[in-house]
Amino acid sequence: MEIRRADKIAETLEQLVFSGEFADGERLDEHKLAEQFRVSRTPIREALQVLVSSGMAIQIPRRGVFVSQPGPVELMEMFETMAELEAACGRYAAVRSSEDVLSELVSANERGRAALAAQNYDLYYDENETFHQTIYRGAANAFLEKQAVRLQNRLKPYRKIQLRFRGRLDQSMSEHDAIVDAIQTGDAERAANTLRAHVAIQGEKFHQLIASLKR
Amino acid sequence: MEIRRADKIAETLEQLVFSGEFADGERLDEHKLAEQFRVSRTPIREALQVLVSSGMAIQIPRRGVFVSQPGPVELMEMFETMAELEAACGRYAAVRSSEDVLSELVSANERGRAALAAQNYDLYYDENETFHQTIYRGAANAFLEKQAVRLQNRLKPYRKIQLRFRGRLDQSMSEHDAIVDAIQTGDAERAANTLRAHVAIQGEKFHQLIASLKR
DNA sequence: ATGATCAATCTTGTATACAATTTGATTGAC
DNA sequence: GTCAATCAAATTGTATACAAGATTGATCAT
Repeated sequence: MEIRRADKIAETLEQLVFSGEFADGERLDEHKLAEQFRVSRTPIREALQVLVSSGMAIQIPRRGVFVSQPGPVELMEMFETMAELEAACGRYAAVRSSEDVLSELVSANERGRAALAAQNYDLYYDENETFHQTIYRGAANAFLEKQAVRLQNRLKPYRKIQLRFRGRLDQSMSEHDAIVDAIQTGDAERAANTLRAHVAIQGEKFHQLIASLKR
Repeated sequence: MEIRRADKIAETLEQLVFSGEFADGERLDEHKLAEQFRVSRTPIREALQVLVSSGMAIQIPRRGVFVSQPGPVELMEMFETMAELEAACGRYAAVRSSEDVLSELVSANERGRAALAAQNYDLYYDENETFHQTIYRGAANAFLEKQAVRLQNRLKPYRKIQLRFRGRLDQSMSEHDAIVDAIQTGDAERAANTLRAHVAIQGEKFHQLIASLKR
């Protein structure tokens, strides 16, 4: 399935917003963007609509669309919501996971451990993502999985930051072990609770970081 | 804030899709819709994109957009996800609800009871919606609240059906009482569990209905 | 008769032209 | 000097024209 141009533009714009190329509140000028991308305003407008519907920008009628970077409060809310979604996935994964999912979960966790031992933090980050997505899949609920992946992607740029905390990586690893154990033994409540705490702590670390920067 | 034309078109199209005006898989013809609405293809295309991004239609490049009514499986998945979102809201609402929210929650519940006593089922339905939205608000997490409201709206047409089950209304009412009690006493776990069960049973009732129709 | 190939037609995607609304400044009155 | 009104420039929203790709049907060969 070929990807159309407007979609690629939307993708690129998302990257630019994520990478902080555009300041919060900045207006995304249709003319300028059209020039930059060497296309007409039409595909630009379509791309902007994608940003708006994904919540990365807001549109004011007859005024334009403005980038809407989440502030500290909204970010905490998003992490909290992510924690609940993950808890839900974990709850179902503990009961419904197939053998395939279970083995992939264990193997992703081990790959993460290896990456950590090799001090390959980028790789650990990737394996971490796989680990969590495997749990989403284990929930055997395609709709829930989709929501979880969507929010996970949205939080991706911010999740990377908190991993830099000293000792966080080892802690994260041991939390993963507890999660795997809960899911393997089919303990839905424990899986939900450990996952919720595991994600919530990321939000808290992030909050600490923000607070420390403000001083 | 004035509502632009394209937005109204999107709204109308949503209604038409919800009301089953368009069959599942049917192509939404830009030319025909443009004629019907007496506008050009441009605003129609924008409206269609809204439908696509909200998941009510899927777009195949160079082929068009097709309405995508959720099947029984996807509906069950959506109800299950809704149950988890509500459980999360309840968990936080039990701990964070302000006095305002608490009194509104009690009053919405009582209004529902009165509507039920008066056999005004449409009113009960509305109060029921208010009741749940009050819980979302009580969670004091605007992002989570937004997700919950969005999915609630998406499921609205299907939730109405299961209320027709004999005895379901009284059962629903007593479940509400238990939920209010849990939130008032600040019992987060019980609030989460009762809410999850309360919503999950709706999905099960719906499933029963589907199954009975297939026989 | 059947299958493939090619052209005609239809449909989406993009560009451009036009309309309508907002914004900002300039000018005039008080 | 300040405030209001009006007009011009800029910007979004819509219409239309054009381009590119897909579908369909017919024709031709086997």
